[in-house]
Amino acid sequence: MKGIHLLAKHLNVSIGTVSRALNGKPDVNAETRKRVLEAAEELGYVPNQSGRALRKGATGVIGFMMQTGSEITGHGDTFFMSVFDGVQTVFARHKLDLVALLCSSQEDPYDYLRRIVARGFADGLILSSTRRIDHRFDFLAKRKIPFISLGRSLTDVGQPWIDLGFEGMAQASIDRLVAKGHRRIAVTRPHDDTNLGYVFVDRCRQALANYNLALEEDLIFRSMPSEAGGYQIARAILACKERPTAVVLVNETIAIGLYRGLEEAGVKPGRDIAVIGRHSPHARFLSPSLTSFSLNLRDLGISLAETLLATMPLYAESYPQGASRRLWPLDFVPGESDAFSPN
Amino acid sequence: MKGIHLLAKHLNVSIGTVSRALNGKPDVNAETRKRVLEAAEELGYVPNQSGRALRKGATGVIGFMMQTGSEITGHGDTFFMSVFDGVQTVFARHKLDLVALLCSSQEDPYDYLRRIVARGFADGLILSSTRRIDHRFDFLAKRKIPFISLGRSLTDVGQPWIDLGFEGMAQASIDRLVAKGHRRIAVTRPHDDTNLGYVFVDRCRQALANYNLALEEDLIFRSMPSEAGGYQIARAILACKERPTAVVLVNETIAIGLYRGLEEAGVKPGRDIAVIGRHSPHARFLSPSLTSFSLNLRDLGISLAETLLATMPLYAESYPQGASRRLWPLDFVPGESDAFSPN
DNA sequence: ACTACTATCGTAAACGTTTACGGAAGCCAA
DNA sequence: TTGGCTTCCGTAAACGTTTACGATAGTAGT
Repeated sequence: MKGIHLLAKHLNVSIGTVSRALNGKPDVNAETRKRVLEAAEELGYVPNQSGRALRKGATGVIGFMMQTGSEITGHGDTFFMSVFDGVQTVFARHKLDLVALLCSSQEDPYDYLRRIVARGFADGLILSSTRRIDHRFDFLAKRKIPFISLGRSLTDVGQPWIDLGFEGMAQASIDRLVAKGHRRIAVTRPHDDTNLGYVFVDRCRQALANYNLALEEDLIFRSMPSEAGGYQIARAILACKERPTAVVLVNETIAIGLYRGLEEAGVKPGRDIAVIGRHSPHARFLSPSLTSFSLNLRDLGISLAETLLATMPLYAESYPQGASRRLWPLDFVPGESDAFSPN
Repeated sequence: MKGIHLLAKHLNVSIGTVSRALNGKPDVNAETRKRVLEAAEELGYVPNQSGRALRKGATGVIGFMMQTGSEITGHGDTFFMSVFDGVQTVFARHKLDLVALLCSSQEDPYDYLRRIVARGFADGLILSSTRRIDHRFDFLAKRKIPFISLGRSLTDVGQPWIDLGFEGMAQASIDRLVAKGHRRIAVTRPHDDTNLGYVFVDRCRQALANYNLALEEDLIFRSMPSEAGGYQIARAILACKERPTAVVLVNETIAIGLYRGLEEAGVKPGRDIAVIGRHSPHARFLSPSLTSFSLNLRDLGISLAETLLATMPLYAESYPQGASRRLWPLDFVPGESDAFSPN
């Protein structure tokens, strides 16, 4: 005799009553419920997840899908840790558990997702590292699995998303640099087809066009989102016939490598070239400190969770239907790295 | 009609046969098995995880427990991602799925673990961020849940572990610095009671004692494992009456803040003070590059997974019983930051 | 005293698998 | 023909819950 049966026998009531008491159903005597709760605590009883999931058809688990391997996402070291923390605080209120679903770098993300979904592992999903064209969206929509993505995609199936506001960052960076007299501005982007690269570069181009400036193709630099990638970009910038006077970095981690590459050639950020980038824990500790755009990752996680829950019938009532698709604001953090002006 | 029943009807066989065919049981005709496998593929059938887990008493999931919040572990996203990647490759061979169990910074890790275990979520666990005294060990041992820890603890219940070889790092760092003539060497450690801090400092002390040198208490610096922590250490070092000529960092991330703090005061690493630390993706891109100790995280993950599986009856046969407790080697990566010699 | 209603609880079915068990059919030897 | 052995497959129980349904007793209204 195990689980709920044990508890029921211990209390001399039926398993049905125990279950109802534990699940907060109305038709159970207050006194009985108290006894059940106390006994459960005392005996350390926790409902078996498999049995419960099998019966309810829901697991109480939300999966955050991400890819393993070191240099994939292009987010800095503590990015996901912080987002998770926010997501957790919301889910905890609903007795939902967050787990990270780790797609190996050896496996296709789409195949991985299919497996996870078919297994009935999670009730809802959070997707990250969204591609420009992302078939995971179609798949989930067809299966009617609730999900939200951190990042947009061209593949639009009407799902909610929260995207980092790269448009605003691109616009503000260009505006600021042009105001300082910069005309030749280098722009970086990830090497792969993550959607943010397209968004960012497009908006930079557009912002420059406002000043009747063109974004030249050979000033768009692709790289791995890593320190090594930043270093390569530095070398490429230094090799330009006509060197740009400013660089805008879309990625968090490449700043360190970029600094190193430039300094090796005696080109000092903030003195010989202006640099603006994404914020990260180390941005302000670089020397000179990186002028950057930061975001509140914990709040982002909270919003991600709430927006997802709003789409799930069971939990929707708790959350007012707000904007289910929005750009997450990036706050401007002045630094020393953009002090250089070509004038 | 759903799941295996649907498939069985489609094939005109019983659900028992389908199940046996799918699970590779011997007593099923080769031809029948082929038909079942093909139909499963065609209809996209995947066994429901809850039903299977309920019946088998095993979930096919291994959990990697970690704590969310940005400045807790001292390891960053990329650290764990790399480890995960190794773990995954092993588990994939056994059709096991790895998920990261995310303990919120709001919740006590021990409570969280209890919940996870009671729910029957995972068949085995990998623990990280081990404390000097860690009650999770007792708990899992009592429940006979297979687990392995990334990091030791004083709490020893005979479980396997793999620990980063901080002893070796401490020894080599001290040896190297003393050989260069350093006598006043500062040592850093995490602010909290993670076990590695004790191990590291103790070995540093011991290594110094070999040279009849004492590790002075006010040269041991505690900090958060973050850039800001590194900055604080720099300030503290600069405030010393008699400034140390070298610093040894046990943490990955603090180097950036330390560099900044020192440079702000005109103290240049490698020229005015020697620095040795742990390797990280940005270590070699600091300027001057950080002399450090690196480890192969993917192989570490592989070893972690194999050692865990060796303790699990179902999988043990595949893995020779090797050393179930060992120090993972740290490779020396020379850099420029320790060029300074006080002589 | 009869009905109607409520509050509380027990019973049993259902969720989707796996697997022990037994049965049917085929084959071979005596 | 009989018995035993093998190969294959169907049946049904079991895993631990949740929940629809019905049963009981008490309470109040007429």
